[in-house]
Amino acid sequence: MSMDSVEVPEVVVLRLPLYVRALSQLMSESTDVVSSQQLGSLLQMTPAQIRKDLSYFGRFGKQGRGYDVRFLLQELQEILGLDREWRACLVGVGRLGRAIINYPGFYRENFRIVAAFDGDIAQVGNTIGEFNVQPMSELTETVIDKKISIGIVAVPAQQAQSVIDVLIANDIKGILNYAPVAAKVPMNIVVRNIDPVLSLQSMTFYLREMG
Amino acid sequence: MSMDSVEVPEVVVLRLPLYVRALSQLMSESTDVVSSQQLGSLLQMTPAQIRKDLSYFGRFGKQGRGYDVRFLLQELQEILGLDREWRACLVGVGRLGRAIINYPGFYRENFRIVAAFDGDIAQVGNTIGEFNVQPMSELTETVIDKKISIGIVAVPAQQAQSVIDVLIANDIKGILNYAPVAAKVPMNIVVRNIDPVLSLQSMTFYLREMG
DNA sequence: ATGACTTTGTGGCAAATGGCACAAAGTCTG
DNA sequence: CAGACTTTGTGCCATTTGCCACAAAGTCAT
Repeated sequence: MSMDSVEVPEVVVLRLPLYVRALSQLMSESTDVVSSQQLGSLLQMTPAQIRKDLSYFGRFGKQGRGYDVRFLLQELQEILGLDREWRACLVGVGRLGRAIINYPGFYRENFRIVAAFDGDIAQVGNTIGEFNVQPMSELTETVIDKKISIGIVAVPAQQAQSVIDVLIANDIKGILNYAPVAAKVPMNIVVRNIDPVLSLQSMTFYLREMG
Repeated sequence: MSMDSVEVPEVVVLRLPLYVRALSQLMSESTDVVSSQQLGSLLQMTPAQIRKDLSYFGRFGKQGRGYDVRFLLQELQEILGLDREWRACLVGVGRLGRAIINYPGFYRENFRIVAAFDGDIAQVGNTIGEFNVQPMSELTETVIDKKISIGIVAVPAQQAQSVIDVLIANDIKGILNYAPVAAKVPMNIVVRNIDPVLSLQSMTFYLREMG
């Protein structure tokens, strides 16, 4: 009965949001049909790859015409679970944490940060944006009350793993990790790392020669 | 004469900074030898992959013993070009840009932001951190004077491509792109994208079912 | 010194990934 | 409505990536 007789490769899932973004842009430009060719040149990838990726989930296009932008966008949003609101909590309200709270990009895409925690008692009670900083001891209750499913980790490297362990113990299923550590998590937990320094450090390998 | 008779795969280069980070940590803990086994469990990857990756660049280990932490760290830093300082300019001093300037992680790893630009005249002249915000018209001169080789893009999506074009026209070779767009660049330019929203949007695919 | 361990570096296979190229299906022009 | 185009979905192959498994080389305890 399962629709996915073949497991969808993770790389494909990682690319789907790119398609969503491009399609959103096309929508806002009132384009109503797009070919894999056009999409490919927009996203700098081959048309074949786009078609292959989409074919894991269904047949969304029309030969000789392309894809209906509104329809494909809706389908992909549904596939990715973007047709609903997702609630996250932030742990760590240092410089980085504050920047994350104030970043409007999450809200715009239906990701809501609904609580902020910090292990440092000195931070607890401070007001940041619209919320009070809560102590870690209130995490369990808040995660349940506010139906939080994602944890955003913005603490120093040294504390990251223990924070992650606490989040997982409280049934958090997805972690957006800004700390420069390789998180150790059980297989059913989804981790995404954000680390600009790593990005730069691999970039310089190619810049070395070029001056 | 070229040492790299076989081209090093990009995936391998992307992993090297992980090794650098783990080794730095081991150094700070006064560990002087580490096996691929230990490194693997630290980084959540197989020992074989680590050994294979390193073997692209030389034979750094000793059978029956492992790798000398200090030596391997130095070698990898040299390979990645991390044994020197890299200078970058920031374009876009909105909320995100300010957060980037104030982020201490770059400085700590020898990446120096030495200039800040903004296309919005209203921003020009403002003081952020230690520098004045400069108009885009001063970019050419500043990039040369301050020997800048990396551009950090933190402008809204709509302006990103034109900013990137300007950077490239001024001989910038690496771009750290925080804007939510797929940059179009010539092959010899290295781009790294930072986009937490994309990360979350691929995460939710896996969270959908789990509540 | 011997023998039991440990660990590297790598040949080679297995799995994953990318994309060519083509039939099938639709569009468009005159 | 015919014929020239356009575009999808996918079978298939080439390439890339990951890792097993093993010989070679070193360590360590006694």
